[in-house]
Amino acid sequence: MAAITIDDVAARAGVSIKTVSRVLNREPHVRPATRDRVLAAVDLLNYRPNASARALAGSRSYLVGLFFDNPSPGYNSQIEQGAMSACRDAGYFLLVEQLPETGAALRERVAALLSAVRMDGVILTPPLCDRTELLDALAGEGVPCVRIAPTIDLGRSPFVYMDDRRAAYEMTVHLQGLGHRDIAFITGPADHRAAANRREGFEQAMRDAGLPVRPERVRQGAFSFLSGWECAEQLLDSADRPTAIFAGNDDMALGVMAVANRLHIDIPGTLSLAGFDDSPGAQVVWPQLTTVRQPVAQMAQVAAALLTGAPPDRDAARGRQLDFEIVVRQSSAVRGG
Amino acid sequence: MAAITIDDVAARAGVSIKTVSRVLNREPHVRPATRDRVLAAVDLLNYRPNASARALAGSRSYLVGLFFDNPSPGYNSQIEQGAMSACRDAGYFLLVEQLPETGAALRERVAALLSAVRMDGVILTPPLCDRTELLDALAGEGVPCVRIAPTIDLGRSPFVYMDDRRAAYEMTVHLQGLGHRDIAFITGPADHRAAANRREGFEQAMRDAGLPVRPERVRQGAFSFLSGWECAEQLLDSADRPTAIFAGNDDMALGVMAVANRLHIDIPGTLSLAGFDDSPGAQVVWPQLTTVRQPVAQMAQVAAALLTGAPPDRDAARGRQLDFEIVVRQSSAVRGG
DNA sequence: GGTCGGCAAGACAGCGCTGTCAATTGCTCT
DNA sequence: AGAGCAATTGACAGCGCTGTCTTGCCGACC
Repeated sequence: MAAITIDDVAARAGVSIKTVSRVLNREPHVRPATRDRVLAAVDLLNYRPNASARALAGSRSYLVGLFFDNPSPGYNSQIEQGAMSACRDAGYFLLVEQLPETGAALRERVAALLSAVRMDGVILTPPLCDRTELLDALAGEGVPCVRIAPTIDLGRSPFVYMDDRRAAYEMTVHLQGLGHRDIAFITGPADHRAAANRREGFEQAMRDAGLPVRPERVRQGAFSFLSGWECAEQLLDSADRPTAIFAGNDDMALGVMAVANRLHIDIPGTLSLAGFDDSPGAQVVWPQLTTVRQPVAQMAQVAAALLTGAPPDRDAARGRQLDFEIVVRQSSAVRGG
Repeated sequence: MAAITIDDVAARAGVSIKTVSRVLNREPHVRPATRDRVLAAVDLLNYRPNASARALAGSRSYLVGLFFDNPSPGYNSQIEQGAMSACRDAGYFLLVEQLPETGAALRERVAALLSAVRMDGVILTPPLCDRTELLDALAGEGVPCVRIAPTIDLGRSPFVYMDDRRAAYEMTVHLQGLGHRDIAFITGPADHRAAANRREGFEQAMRDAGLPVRPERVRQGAFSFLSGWECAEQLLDSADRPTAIFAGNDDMALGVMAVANRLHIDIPGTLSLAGFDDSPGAQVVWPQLTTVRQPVAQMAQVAAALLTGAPPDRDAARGRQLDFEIVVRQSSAVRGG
């Protein structure tokens, strides 16, 4: 209860508080023997420096902000997990904030926020990472940020991303490998860069395999269950059906699955299905969904590490690319199998 | 950039910094005219007090901790949303921490955490809210907490909860109202208090309606998709089937749905199905799941409000009960309809 | 042997705010 | 009009730590 302060440690170790401070902050000019003595005292007293005092006196706050404005619980949750784990390792703390505002209101809120609590850096998740006014506000306050999967102004800040294009390419190859030649694709919102990348990956893979991409086989969805449902009705409600459908995200894939069930189209017997994201829903349906797992948590982890200055290789390129994973479950199988 | 301090405001308003402080903290003994002048200066300069300095000098830190150790993204996400909204309204900030530890390690981590950043209160979500060692550690540090849906030691702290028993009762009544008399129930883990409450509510409703609760109609699940699947196979794989199944949570209900699909049992034509939680998955299947919506976000909001001292009625009982909602979707319908 | 250079460690002054206590003001009451 | 009292306001000392500057010390070098 009676909080231990740096003075207690200094007294115990027989040094000045400044020396304790130096040890704690890994500053140079401390003899190894002295350092050991201090560390022993710290351990003995179980001392933890007070974050508020540090923030007030010094230039660091040991706080990392995580800003989001994304209704997807699964995504946010993974991001948080990753960011938190990196913060913990670096002795930092995670402050989360939802920023539903846009435009001037956003700028204001961010300014207010940052003047109240100084942050050593913030992590921006989609779609915030592409909000120019936010980037401006952050830059104006001099707060560094790392963006996750940004799509514009890539030069403005370090960022972490996954190669949607290549992932979609490989998923398409997976379906082709199962014998599918007539594969339909349901794409996401037109203004969504990642959606476009996925579609490009799909089309490239088809071309590379010498397969045609029939226009009626590419449907425009909206990344929602319902839009997947609607596209599926168009794709499946005739005798001329594709043997496989690759949906641009899992929600839409689940919409396809619902329609297939209603029409008694067997998955994966008659129709193979693949999604993208490995959302929580992908495993609570039957058959479980073949999908692309994004390294979401890992991206956040890297982002946080970049901010806390404990990155594995700090001098890597500004854009850090992480690997996806093709998760093959029961919804895709050999054609006609 | 050149941060504005309380001195700037004081100078602008022509008062001492202490008076500004008083206004900001809503302390008494400030003449309305003075208060207005100060507030005008605050507005003009767009001043926000520095949280670190406040925390260091005063007894409050304006930080609320949200501790969790729950793999359910949907739940956490809602909790966070609710807690954040209440914090924002009260001028507080939300610090999230995952505490995977148990026993002594938990105690230690919490102590370390709290000695580094003082928190004005913490919100404990299930299952952490029932970890005695955590409650002890918090009490030892003198940090108040509010628990969400705790099941033990109800007197130890204020808490917020929902009446699982009554919710299950009403869902059962809903199914009965559709004409179902042979209803099966899939319960959750035996040591899970909420699961037991739900089961009790179901059984009570059956008794009150004069309907038998046949032992083979109550199956032991584990709150997972797979366990729902297994229970459903036992319940549905014979001619003597219930006309409705009420699963103790949505994941299990989805397992039931998967089996029904496989067996070509029409939902809701032949079998009505109800879940509990209104998890994200409940809406990305077809038919969409009839379920019980827990006021998760609202519970967190109330919890945070309790902590930040801005509760609607602070002197209400220690346990604040919030209302659930029966969400009727397509998976339940009139028997034989 | 004296002086310089550099490492190690300490003294000291705040960071921006709140708590305490003292000083001032503005009223009421007689 | 003056005393008496509460309502206002301000002066000042830290909260626990880090940044800057200073001091002490040892070996190297000429």
